[in-house]
Amino acid sequence: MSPLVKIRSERDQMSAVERRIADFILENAQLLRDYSSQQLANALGISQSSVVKFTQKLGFKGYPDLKYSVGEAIARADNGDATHVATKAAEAHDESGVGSLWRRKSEAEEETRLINTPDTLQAVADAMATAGAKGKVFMIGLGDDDIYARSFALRLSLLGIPTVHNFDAARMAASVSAAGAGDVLLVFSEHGNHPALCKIGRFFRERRGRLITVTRHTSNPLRALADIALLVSAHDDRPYIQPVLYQSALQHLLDGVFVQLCEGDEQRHVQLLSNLERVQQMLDP
Amino acid sequence: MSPLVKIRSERDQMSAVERRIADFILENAQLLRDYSSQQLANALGISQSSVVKFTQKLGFKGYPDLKYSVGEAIARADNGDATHVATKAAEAHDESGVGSLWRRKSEAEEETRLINTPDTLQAVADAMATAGAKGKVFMIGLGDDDIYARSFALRLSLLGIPTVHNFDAARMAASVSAAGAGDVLLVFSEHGNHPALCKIGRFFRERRGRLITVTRHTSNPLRALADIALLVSAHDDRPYIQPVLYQSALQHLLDGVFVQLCEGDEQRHVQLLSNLERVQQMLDP
DNA sequence: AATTCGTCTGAATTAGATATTCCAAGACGA
DNA sequence: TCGTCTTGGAATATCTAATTCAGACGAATT
Repeated sequence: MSPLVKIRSERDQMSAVERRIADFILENAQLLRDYSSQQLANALGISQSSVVKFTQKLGFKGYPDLKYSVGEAIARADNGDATHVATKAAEAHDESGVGSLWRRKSEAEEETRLINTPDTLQAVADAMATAGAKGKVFMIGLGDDDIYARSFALRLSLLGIPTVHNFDAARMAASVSAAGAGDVLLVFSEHGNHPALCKIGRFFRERRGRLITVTRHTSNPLRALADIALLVSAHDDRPYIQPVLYQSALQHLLDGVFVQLCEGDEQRHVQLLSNLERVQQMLDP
Repeated sequence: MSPLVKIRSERDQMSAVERRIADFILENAQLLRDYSSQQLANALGISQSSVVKFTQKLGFKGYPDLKYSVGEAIARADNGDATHVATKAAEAHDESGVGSLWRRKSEAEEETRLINTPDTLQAVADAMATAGAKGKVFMIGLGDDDIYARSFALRLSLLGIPTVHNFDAARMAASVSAAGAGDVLLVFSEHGNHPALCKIGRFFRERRGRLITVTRHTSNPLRALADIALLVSAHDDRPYIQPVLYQSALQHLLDGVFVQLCEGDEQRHVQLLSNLERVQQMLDP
């Protein structure tokens, strides 16, 4: 039972001094944290030993025991709205727009998480894994997208999946020209309407490769071509925030695929770990 | 901030004895309630004074203060679990560790947000802005870090800040060789111990440039050189998660600086907006 | 009315916990 | 190699909590 409830319930059968202690605690529970038994006694003009006896009578081991119990009770009580620590902290900081950024990022990431079902992530991860075993993964993105394509490509490489990343359409075209069944092409394009990329995508599909697109959550020509389409959702009026959100959400999505890839299948998991170990060995000495 | 998060985030730059204390507390937080500083010391085979010093180093008034804070945190957490069954269930439903990833990411990002004060972000943003007016921003990162250096460099360029980004130390050395007062060098190095980067940093400072480092939250030679040090905190046992968290936290940090840069100063804000508009005009038609 | 008993309280004491000081050993740079 | 700095522990000082003991008060009994 909460210590405060206990105190209240016993209050009526207490002596005068005890009742004063009880009342003080009930009214100033949050102050208790900084009071020693002596200070509390002083504040009430009574002796320290009375305070200790009070706590023992109530069934606590001693004064600190009561103190900690009350502290916990308060913590539990005012927890009501502290749902997500991150959100809370972000809101508290909320000065100069930076605080709001964290919230907007969370929102964008969450939206993105919701519009891509776990099944989709799993399907993408499986496609990568298959390509890792029987073929190659090609990856391309232009502009800002190239960075995330590259980052993701590096991660796949670390897992032992043969990955080809190109910065521009011309090189990609060359790389893809000989692709075939068992290969995967991952195209990053925020708006999904870059003609060169669409063309490469179409060609790749004709060669029986699996096409995965990563675009904004709109209907766009690139997405229409895809075997599997990953979608990113992010909105903000401010022109300089917009890309930050898009990139966060995109990164978030890729993180999800990556972990799914690492952990989705037991056998794969083991194999990937040994891969990483070999990489470490090469780098360490 | 939750005392446990705080302990976690500082753990990496603790001495051996301190780390043992940290680990014990993290693993047995609920036991703390019944431990005196002396008992805790005995349990770990260390001296009582070390325990007290540990708590003070972390910013608590003393051992009881820490103990009390941990108690509150646990109480809050317990309650959280009980009340937010829905959230819990949702996370359980997208199984196989992907659910936990989002939480781990949030934690890493939060930690990182906490160890870099708003003042630091502001200082970095100001340094960039000044460099944009009177000099140049140089940026370098090796390995995985290069991606984030590049991404950030692109953003700065969009804002009209002259930015030089290099993928390798040799080119950077060449770029930096003529740097001077008014210039800023931003060095990304997860472990902060790359000799070539330290050397470039030292040289750059001799040329009176401002050196900003971005490293893991440990004490490392690179960070020691810096005018301003940005810190990233991220931990996970799983070798494939670790980099994901590091990169998320890093990205998060850079986002913060970027927004601070965009919104921190009214005049700058207006100017940056018009810049963006011009960029749009060039790309649109 | 005086005595006795029980209860309550505080002063004094003791026990216990926490904080500080000081010193030795090791790490790090010059 | 020699300071210098850092770290951890022993000893100590300070503070806190718990117990003991004695006096005060009141109710019940003779």
